[in-house]
Amino acid sequence: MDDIGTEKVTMARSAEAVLRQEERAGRRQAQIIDAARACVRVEGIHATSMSRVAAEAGMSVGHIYQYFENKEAIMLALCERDFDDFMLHIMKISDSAGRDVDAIVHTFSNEIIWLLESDRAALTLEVMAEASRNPKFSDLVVRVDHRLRSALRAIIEPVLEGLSQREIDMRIETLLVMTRCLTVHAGTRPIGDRGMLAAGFELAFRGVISPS
Amino acid sequence: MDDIGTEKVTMARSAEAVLRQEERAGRRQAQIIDAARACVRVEGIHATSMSRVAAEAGMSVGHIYQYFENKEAIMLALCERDFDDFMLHIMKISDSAGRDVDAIVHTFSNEIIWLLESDRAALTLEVMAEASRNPKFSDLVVRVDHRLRSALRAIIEPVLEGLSQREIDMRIETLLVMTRCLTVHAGTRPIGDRGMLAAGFELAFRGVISPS
Amino acid sequence: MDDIGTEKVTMARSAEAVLRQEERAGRRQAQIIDAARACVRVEGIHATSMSRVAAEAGMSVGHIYQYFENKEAIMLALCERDFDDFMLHIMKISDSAGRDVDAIVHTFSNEIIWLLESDRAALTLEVMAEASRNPKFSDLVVRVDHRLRSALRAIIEPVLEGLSQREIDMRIETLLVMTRCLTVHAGTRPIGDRGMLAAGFELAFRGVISPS
Amino acid sequence: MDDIGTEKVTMARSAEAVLRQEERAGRRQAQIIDAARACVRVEGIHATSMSRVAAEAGMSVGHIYQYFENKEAIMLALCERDFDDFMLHIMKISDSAGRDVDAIVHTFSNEIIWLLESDRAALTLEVMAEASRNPKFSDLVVRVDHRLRSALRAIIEPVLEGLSQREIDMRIETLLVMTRCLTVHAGTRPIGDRGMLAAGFELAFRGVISPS
DNA sequence: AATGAATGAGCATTCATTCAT
DNA sequence: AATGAATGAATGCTCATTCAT
Repeated sequence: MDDIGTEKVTMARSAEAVLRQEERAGRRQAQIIDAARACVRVEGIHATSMSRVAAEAGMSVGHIYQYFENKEAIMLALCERDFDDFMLHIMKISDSAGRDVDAIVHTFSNEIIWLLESDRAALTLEVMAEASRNPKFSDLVVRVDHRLRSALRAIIEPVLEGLSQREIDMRIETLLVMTRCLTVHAGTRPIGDRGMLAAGFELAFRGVISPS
Repeated sequence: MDDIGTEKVTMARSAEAVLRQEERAGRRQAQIIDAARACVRVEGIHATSMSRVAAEAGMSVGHIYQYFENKEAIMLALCERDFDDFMLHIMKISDSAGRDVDAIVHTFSNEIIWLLESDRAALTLEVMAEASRNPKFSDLVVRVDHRLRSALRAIIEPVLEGLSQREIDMRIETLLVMTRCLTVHAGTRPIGDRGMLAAGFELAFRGVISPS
Repeated sequence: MDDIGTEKVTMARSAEAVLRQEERAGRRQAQIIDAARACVRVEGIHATSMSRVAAEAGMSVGHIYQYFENKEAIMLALCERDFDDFMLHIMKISDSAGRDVDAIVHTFSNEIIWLLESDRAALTLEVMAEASRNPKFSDLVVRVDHRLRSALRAIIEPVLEGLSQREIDMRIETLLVMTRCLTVHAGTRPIGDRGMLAAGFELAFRGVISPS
Repeated sequence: MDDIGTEKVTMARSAEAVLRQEERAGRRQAQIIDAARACVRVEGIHATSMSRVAAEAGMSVGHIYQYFENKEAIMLALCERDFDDFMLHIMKISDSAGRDVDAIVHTFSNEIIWLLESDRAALTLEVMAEASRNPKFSDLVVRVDHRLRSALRAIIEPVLEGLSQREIDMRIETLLVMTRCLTVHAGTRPIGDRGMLAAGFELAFRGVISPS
């Protein structure tokens, strides 16, 4: 009994400790990812050095290796977080899009445009380039594509009821490419006139989504 | 007279020699650019090392530096050549597009799709990523954007006669982004079904180009 | 109280740590400079390669770059240290020279001669050659010239009381050149007979220092 | 007979040809040495590249190698020519120095000073540094030392008649060092006031040459 | 005689990663 | 938990020298 009691206490304490430790580790990881993002934004993935990340994060190089196995692991985690962020936005659009074509097209084209803070865009571009070579990154992209497809399907299926599965897939694929493309475009140059682009893409989206 | 004659012969010979030498230099440069492209395709701009380019080109490292000042200079030349290629294709589309909306949309969406051999696409992606940081590359992109805009204007202006300049610009900008982005998209992953994408983009293009 | 106490201890410990670390860094730098000197002695500044310095110092190449920004920085530090050494000797002479012409001349010519271990001399020569092209090195030389002039002035001014400032300056300049020159001479060849040179320079120095 | 005659003619012609060719070779060599000197003056021996020398000489790299085995050979030839030049000046001084101490001292100190165009001086410095490492260069220096000693002996022996051989040697050695070193000094920095240095060295020379 | 294309070893420097403390 | 000293392979680039033309 005594033993068991003691053990319980110990276990409880250590469970708490584990929790606290995990939380701290989580904070450290976030700190590292933030630093890495800042670096990548300015210099790109390849030119970002571990020592620069360490300096930016206010930690030592060695310490970083206690939370990430690799530079690559940091970059993958960075992508993952950014993609989650991205999907969050998309889901919000999906929720508020409405059910008639006009509303969907309008919401979609406007929201998508405002997604393009050039910060995220520059990163996405970098990641896509990496993904075209590195299977770990391309897996990530495939995964996010999958999620994005589901979201797009949820948005447009209601207004395309009569169409065949294949026709719907075609439209989803097109929207997927267009969405991704906007992000990449924003990464390359400062977009002069967001409104103009929004208007233009509204035309394109309407062309794709219209049931006719 | 004799002297002049001799001189003529000498000059002719040296002019010929200069020509031959320039041709050889041109061939060497092409050889280097080809090797560089092969490397960049596989490993990206940053991971491509001069020694690897040299090996691929079957030349020595030092020799390469007789034709290009820099690794950067090689990469810029590589881009330039690819962009020229790209514009050649676009001009061909422009020539054969026709003058009614349906013909234009059809030609455009089909030709654009077949433009996306993943070779070029992977490179474009790489270049865009570089352009987001390196002004020399971004200049190149700006220049090609400019040319592309002109070509697009030539294609769509005939069918959009009643619209304001601003509305035409908006459409051009949208087509520009879509064109560029298709290329980038192709770079990221093997495109499963080109026909599907072509059909989807036909819808989108029609939305953008339709005069209504 | 407890906290303050703990903090005190912590601070003390870290202060100690900083000190120890600085001391270690200092030792590493000295080690690198020593290795560099050995190399420069044998092969000259230009022919000395970082990998050779690293090998001589028993460290890795990369490690050296944690203590010096540059090969140039190492060489400058090497000079600085040698110049300091040189000035130390000069100051000792200045202290013990005495106040009558004979004593000064004797001390000076004898001490100067023994200054010429061909080690330092070879280095000085190398540095002078570098200084004739590289402003960073020439700054160093200018600085040491300045200090040397002051020391020489302190030595000879007492016995040249009646002379104009310009005449004193002239003598200082002459002694400066002769001092530097001896060093350079020693660098070029093994000096056969130090005593002979000492005697010869005693005559020259007497000519320069005599008040008449 | 015929044969002999023919041979004579042939020989005569070929002797002439050989002469012409040698003369041309000599001009080429001078051209190369001039180019090399211009380069060394600006960048030093090590930083001078064969291609820069070739460009300066207006010839091709390969062509240079028909006249000199080596970069080193060029540099040695360059030294040799400069030393000959230097000795020419010294001999002139020796001729015009006169036979009493005052005249000798005056001529010597003044002429020596004007020897110091910083052009030659910078080169000498470079050579001395090289000589401290490379036996081929140090041989050159030893040889010129020897010649300089003879010249100095010729100048000062007349006024030092009563002294022992050893005392004369001592004075010669001292003058030798002083002469060489002035050159080196001039190489390091622009000499502000030549007159001042001349006056100072007159004192020193008088100290060394005075028979007492 | 003259060219300059071609070589490849060598250089200074950087950087992801490890490990003793 | 945290540090940063230490490694050494890899990089872009240069240059003396050779050789086919």
